[in-house]
Amino acid sequence: MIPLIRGFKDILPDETPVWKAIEDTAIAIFQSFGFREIRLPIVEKAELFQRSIGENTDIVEKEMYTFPGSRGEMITLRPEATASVVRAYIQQQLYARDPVQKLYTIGPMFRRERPQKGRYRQFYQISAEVFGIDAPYIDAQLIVLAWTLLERLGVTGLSVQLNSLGCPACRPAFKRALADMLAAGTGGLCADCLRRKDKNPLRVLDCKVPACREVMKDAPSMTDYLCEDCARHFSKVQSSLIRQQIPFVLNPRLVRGLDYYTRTAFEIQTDALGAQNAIAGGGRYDGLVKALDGPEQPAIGFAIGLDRLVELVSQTMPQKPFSPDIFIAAMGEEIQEKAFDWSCALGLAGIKTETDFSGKSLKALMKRADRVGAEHVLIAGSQELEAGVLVLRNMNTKEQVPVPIDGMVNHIKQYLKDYQ
RNA sequence: GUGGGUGUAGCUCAGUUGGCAGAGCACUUGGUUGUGGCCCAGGUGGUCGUGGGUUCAAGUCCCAUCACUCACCCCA
Repeated sequence: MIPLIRGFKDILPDETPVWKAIEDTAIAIFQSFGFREIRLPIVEKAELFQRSIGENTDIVEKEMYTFPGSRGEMITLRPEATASVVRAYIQQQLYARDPVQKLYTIGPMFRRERPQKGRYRQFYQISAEVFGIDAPYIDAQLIVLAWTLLERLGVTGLSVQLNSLGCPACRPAFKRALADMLAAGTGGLCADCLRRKDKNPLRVLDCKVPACREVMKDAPSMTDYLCEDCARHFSKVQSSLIRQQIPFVLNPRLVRGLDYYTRTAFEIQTDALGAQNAIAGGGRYDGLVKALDGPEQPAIGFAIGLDRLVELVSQTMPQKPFSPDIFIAAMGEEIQEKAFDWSCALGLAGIKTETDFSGKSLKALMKRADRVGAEHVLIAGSQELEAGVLVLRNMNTKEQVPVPIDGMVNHIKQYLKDYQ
């Protein structure tokens, strides 16, 4: 046997209905909020991610699947969707039609991390991006949208973490203050943080090691350093969320792992999934379109971790087993050909039909019909064939009615209609 | 990349101080000549993750290795 690759997984027929239900719910909500779908390639030039996500991020440094293409250019399996959506916005000149674009996309992402609960090397995201709107209301609306989706799916135990990361005007001052503080005293920091403090000092803020939290207890908070515009923006996001009754907590330690974020950053966390508790996350990235050689347009987006969401929803959503309306039990070799014709006719008529072509004993066929959860069994043996009338058995009531072979599909259609 | 846990039938798992590889479920046949679930009786199914080692004898002890899994890290 050739097994699948580490960190990858099969999504089996018993699980796909939950995926489908989540996707359908998400799509309905996106449409209500004016979003349209965009479908993008799974591979892009490595450079796209290096420039957007940032060279010094874990994703780009060690988690991307990158390989040379036929012309020697480096190609990467996308680790996230935003870069591709921004690329398409620029390359297809969507902004020329209308700078305001509200887009969503669903698909697999790839990161070469060590697999664990809620973390796979191929994982799925639903992501939404809005271009051309800098008003704080759209920030709040995205959070409302994500929250509504989770609520409609019946997910509980969630919290919205909210922070503002400032902008190029005010973030440098904060970074300086943080660097000064770290330079003054680094005693007690873990090895990781000692390494991080120079390269990416913001990351020290969200370290989980208790000693580091203690050291960082009195660290400066970005929200204290926001410039006037950023502060006003952030406050408007909060008041909007309050009006919409979205519960959130301000988390000055919420830092995004991708370099492009500005201003609003948020994450929706669950308490039911172990260590991988982020179910959705995103934020504003006003500088990215310009940085990727596009026009100066603000943007904001978020992504939902579908695998994690599926796990949450599976815990509560009742699983309806797949069961046929009609099970054709055809006894003996010579009737199989008839059974085939009938199964085609019923299937074409839109009746969920299962047929057993094994020619086994009626007992064995009935047993199988029961196992697959058939509502009705169409019994066909030499007697029925001779009489030109089949027997339709209701598996719940055990009632059996005759069904003439002539005009059988209509008879069954009518019967099923009356039955419901 | 680092650490912990687990690998025995399709599934869930027993397996004693080293001594014939098991149970339940599932599958299959029959009890019931052409009627499912429940019950009863039988049957199929194993490279005990893999490779070495110790031993008269290894699922069991030792070494290595692989896989899965949880956690660190990171993130959705």
